[in-house]
This record gives sequence, structure tokens and C-alpha cells, in this order.
Amino acid sequence: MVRRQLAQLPDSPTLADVAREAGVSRQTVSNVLHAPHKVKPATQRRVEQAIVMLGYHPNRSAQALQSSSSRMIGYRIEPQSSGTLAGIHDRFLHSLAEAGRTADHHLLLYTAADRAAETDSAIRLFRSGAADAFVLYDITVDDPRPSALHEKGIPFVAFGHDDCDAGAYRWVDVDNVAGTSAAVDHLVSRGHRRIGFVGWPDGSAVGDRRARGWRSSVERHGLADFCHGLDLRGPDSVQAAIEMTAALLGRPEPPTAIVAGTDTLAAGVARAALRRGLEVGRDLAIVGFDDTPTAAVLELSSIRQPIEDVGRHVIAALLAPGSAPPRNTLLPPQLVIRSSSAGPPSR
Amino acid sequence: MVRRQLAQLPDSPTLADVAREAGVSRQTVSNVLHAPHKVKPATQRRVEQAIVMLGYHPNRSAQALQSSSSRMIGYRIEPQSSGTLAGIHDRFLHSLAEAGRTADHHLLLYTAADRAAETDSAIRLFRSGAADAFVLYDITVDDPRPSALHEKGIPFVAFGHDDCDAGAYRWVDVDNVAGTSAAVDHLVSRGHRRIGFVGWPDGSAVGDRRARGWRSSVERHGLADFCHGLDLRGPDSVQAAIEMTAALLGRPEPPTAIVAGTDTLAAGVARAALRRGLEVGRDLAIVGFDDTPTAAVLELSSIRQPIEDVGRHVIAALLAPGSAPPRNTLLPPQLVIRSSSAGPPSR
DNA sequence: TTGTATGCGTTATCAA
DNA sequence: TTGATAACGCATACAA
Repeated sequence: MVRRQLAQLPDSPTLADVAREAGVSRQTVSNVLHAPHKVKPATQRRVEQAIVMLGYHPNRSAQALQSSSSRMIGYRIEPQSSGTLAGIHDRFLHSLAEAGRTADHHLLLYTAADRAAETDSAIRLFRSGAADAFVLYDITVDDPRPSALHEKGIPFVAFGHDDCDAGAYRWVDVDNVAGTSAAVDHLVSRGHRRIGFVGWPDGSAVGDRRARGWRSSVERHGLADFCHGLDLRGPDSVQAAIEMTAALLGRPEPPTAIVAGTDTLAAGVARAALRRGLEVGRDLAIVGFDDTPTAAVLELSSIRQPIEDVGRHVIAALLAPGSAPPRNTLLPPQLVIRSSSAGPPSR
Repeated sequence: MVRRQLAQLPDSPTLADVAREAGVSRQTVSNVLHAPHKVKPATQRRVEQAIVMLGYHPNRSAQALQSSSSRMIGYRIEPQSSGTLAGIHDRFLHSLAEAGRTADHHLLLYTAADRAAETDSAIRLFRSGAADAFVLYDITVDDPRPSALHEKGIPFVAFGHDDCDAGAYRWVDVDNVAGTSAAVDHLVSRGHRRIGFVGWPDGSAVGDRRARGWRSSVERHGLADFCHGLDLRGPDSVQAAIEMTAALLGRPEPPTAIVAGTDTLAAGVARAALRRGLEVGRDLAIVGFDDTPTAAVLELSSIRQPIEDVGRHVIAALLAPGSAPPRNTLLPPQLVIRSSSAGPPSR
């Protein structure tokens, strides 16, 4: 009563209100919603009319309390999307939310200072019933989170995986090896033979796979000799890429094409080429990774991750019965060709 | 019992468990948490020990049911962040989540096909008690959402505002006029006199303000004659900016500097300059808007929105008592100077 | 097919 | 200061 007056608006109608309106018991209303076959069609219609008339919506807190399931999926959002998700984080988040919607689940966003705090928060959210399950992303080598959550019996699915404990938890990932591999295939088909790679230092799960894809494809095409020494590593920054590219282009036999581990690096490669007076796409072919907005702006070819599919698979795995064996999923990326890799090698 | 066995793990401890462990009543435990002054220090300690020992966390569903407040803030996430939030959406979302955390509130993400569906979803979420309040962003002229939510008595705060009904709801916004105005000031101080503007067509709340900032500053500096006809508009795309810039640079007296309404447009301006053989920062100065990652990559000067502050203010307004008069907030942006506007005009 | 009783975990009211 | 009881809205087992 008091609340009703304070808020200046009627409280939401409850199951009991609907029952009263329809002249039936609460249980009958509940049955109409959850087991319609148990209710006489006429009654059913009457109840449904009452529901519409009153604008009734089941109270999720009450449902959650009763079922001990909040239908909320926890997701930690980082200050600036890190490494592999930079530039496509938006798409991922939206795809998760969209996939969740179809199953009447919502995303619960939370923040944490670091991975330890992230795990702590997840445990607290789970124990307090605020979230039923979690999505982890940016899985690194020896990531402490999967085992921490597993130990507490907290359901989760990871976007990304570490080869070491790939079987220990459920994950969805994009086939990064196939990505850079396809980039090399593409460049080879354009006539390139000296194809360089600019990527992250060894030791990161994603970076290592992207490097491996480049190497394996180069070898498969029998270009290992041509590409010897054309594999440089550094931090994921424009500046680092500029320096690495300068080194590559300064060689006696410089590469005619460069595959970059990220679009940020690709942007640096392009910048370095321009500074040297080379025209991107004619004098030097470039392929980036992630198909970020920046790649589109710079007209850089790039490997596009099927993020929307990742989101769907993550949610599907999350809502699948936990007893089933982990069905992990590796999704193929797609090469988006733009002008930066359109032409044949000029020398 | 059954659930306990199925899940293979103990249910979270409840208030009753803590009470039993500490040898007190449930109410006493509740008092320790909410009104510690009512409890004898010794009892208090005993209860706190039991809480820690059992790893007790209050059940949020039960709290929500009892208090009819979910401590959830609804936020619609769009497929690709639109217009004004492109490139900085991540930062905004994180700042909201972070600001909410300090008040023990979380973000609930939902999706919707369009604005009508967005409003419908918000109403449903509110009525079902899933969210207490909402954040709206990308407010346009004649935005239907504020009035729709207001009409239903649903609390919300907007990021952005429409001048027409600026007093009708609570909002937080960045001073876009001040942004482009500062950009012009900066360019004038570098010696530029013919300063162009490339922006969105008239009719958008944000775009109009950015254009107005440019114009007012140009006039204030007495450069209206120099800048006559240097104000072009088109869609927010690289291609459009290229075309507009080509037109500007093709004039008998081309501008020596261009302020762009967004970083995307600024990227197009830069591209067009390069195609014409001009060096950005030397032959043509450019200032973008939003300080997106793309601007950083291209070394474009840009107006940076204080998104973290916006998030804080939005949450603060949301959690402030609804009866207080709307205190709207206009935050100043900040010019980030990079090489694209470093030099003086060359001609 | 429909109605009754009970419990989910918490907080507020009231007695002791 | 502490403890018993009711209520929040829903869903389930059970009885009619």
C-alpha cells in the first residue's frame, strides 16, 4: 500500500490478481502458463484474456527463488577489450545477448580488477544466485579461471581454449590456424612467394596458433626457403608493427606480402609501407586479422571471426545439460578480401 | 534434497544455516548484516565467523522478491554500435558496469530489433522485476523512448538529449558544441584560417551540435568569410568523407584544416588528402571526433568524450531519489592532439 | 480439471 | 537485545 502510493503507480499484477480476474485459482493460472493441456480450453481462454487485460508478467525474482535459477549469465567486461577481442568485443557481446534472448536468458555484466578478482566475483554471483553460469573469454595459456570455477562446480563455457587442458572444460573457439593459413593460401594464389608474418611473441594461445597457420601454409606451398626469417614478433601495437615491417622491408629480398596477427599490427604494416613510399595492395599486400572497423576504414583484407556463431554456440553449450560430455567447437573464420591484397606482387 | 544430489554439490548456505551455526535466530543474523548496532558485539562476532566459515552470501532472488527491487539496470545492446557510440561503446558499457558495481548494481543486457521493440522489452523487463531502471543511449531528435518509458513510470536516464524536450527527462551528455569549438580554437591557434567541416546531414541531435560548435567558433574568430562554403554534410562513412573532402580540396582556395564530425569521417578525410598527394598534418590538418582506436592508429587528433564520467553520472542519476528535480549534466570533452594537427598551415 | 497447502530465502513487524 | 511470525510471488505435490 505504502509502496503503491509512493511510486504513484499500481504494482504489477500477480498470479493471484489474474486468478481473481478470471475467477479461477492461482494454480489454474499457473497451469495455463506451464501445462496448458491440463486446462479446459474455455478456462484457458478466460485466463489468457485476464493476463492480457491486466498486463501480467511473471515475477522473475519469485521464479528465480522458487526454481533456484536466475536465468542470468554472468559476463565480465574488461576496461578495454584485450588482445584477441579488441575491436570485435561489441559483436561478441551482442551475439551472446541475442542468443540468450531466444532462450529467455539475459546477460549480467560485472567488472573485476584482474583474473583473481574475476573468479571471486563469479563465485559470489553464483553463490548469491545472481547468475547461473558464466562466459569466459580471452583464455590464455595456463589460465587460472577454468579450474577455479570448475572446482566450485560453477557452470561456464569459454570462448577460446588452451591446448594443455583442452579437454578439461567446455569451449568454443575460432580456428586461428585456419585463418592465417587461408591468408597465405590467398596470397600464394595471387602469385606471392615471399610472405612475411608479423605477430605476437610466442607464448599466447591465440598468437601461437596464428603464427602456426602462417608457417604451416608456407611450408605446405613449399615456400619455407623463400620465407625464412620473415617471421617477426612484438607487442600488439602500431608502433611495434612499424618497426618490424621496416626491418622486413629493409632486407635484401623483402617480402611482397605480409600477414599480420591482428588488424592493429596490419595498420602498422600499412603505415610502414606508406612511409617507405610503397602503395599498399600494389607494392605490398597485407592481410590482417579480426576484420575490425579499423580494417574496413583502411581497406585492409582481414580474417573475420564468425563471432555471431561463437555467441550462439557458447549459449547453446551453456544451456545444454551439464551431464553431457563436453562438446567443444572449432569454427572456421572467413577471409575478407579488400584492396590491400587485391593485386599481384610487383617484384 | 534431490537437487542437492543431482548437482553433486552443497546448496549455498542460507540465513538459517548461519543462524544454526552461530546458535542464534535468523533475524539476528539479518540484523548483523543490516542493523549491526542492534546486536551485542559478542553475538555479532559469532555470527560473522559463521558467515565466513560457511561462505554465506545473501540470496539475491529472495532479496529482490522481498524488497521488490532487483538491483539490475537494463541496457539494450545494439548489433553494431550506432552513430555516436561507434568505437567507444565498449568504454561506455564498462563505465556503467563499473559505476554500478560500487552501488551493488549490475547491468542486464538485452537486445531488440528496433526502438519500438526496445521499449516493449524494457516495459516487460520492468514489470517482471528483472530490472529496476534503464539506460538509454543514442538519443535522437523526437526519440520515442523517453516519453514511452516515462508514461509507464519506468525510471531511466539517457546518455544524450534532444533540445526539444530537454527538461522532460533526466540525461547526461557530452558538450558536443564545445568539442568542435575547441577543435577550431586549436586549429586557429596553429595559424589556420580556412577551416572546413565535414559532418552528418542536418537533423541529428549530435551532428547538429558538432556542426554548430564549428560554426560558432569560426564566427567568434572572425573567420566566417574564410570558411564560407567549407561546410559539407553526408553519411557517416569513409567513402562519403572522401568525396566531400575531394570537393573541398578542389576549390580555388581549399581549406588548410578540416574538422570532422566523427573519426570515421576523419579517416576518409585523411584518405582523400593522401590520394591528392597531401601529407596529413603538414599539408592538411585534421581533427576527428570520439578518439576511437581508429583515430589512434591513424594518428588523428580527435575530441575525446569523457565516457567514464558519463557512466558515473548516469548511474548516480539513476540511483538518486526519483523525486528530486532532474539534474541534467553536460560534460566537457577533451581535445587529444596527435600528428594530424600538429603543424602550421603550409599555404 | 481444479483447488489447497507448502516452501523457496529474505526482511519487516511485533512480542518477549 | 533477541526470537517468532507473516509476507513477497511463484510453482509443485497432492487432494478433491
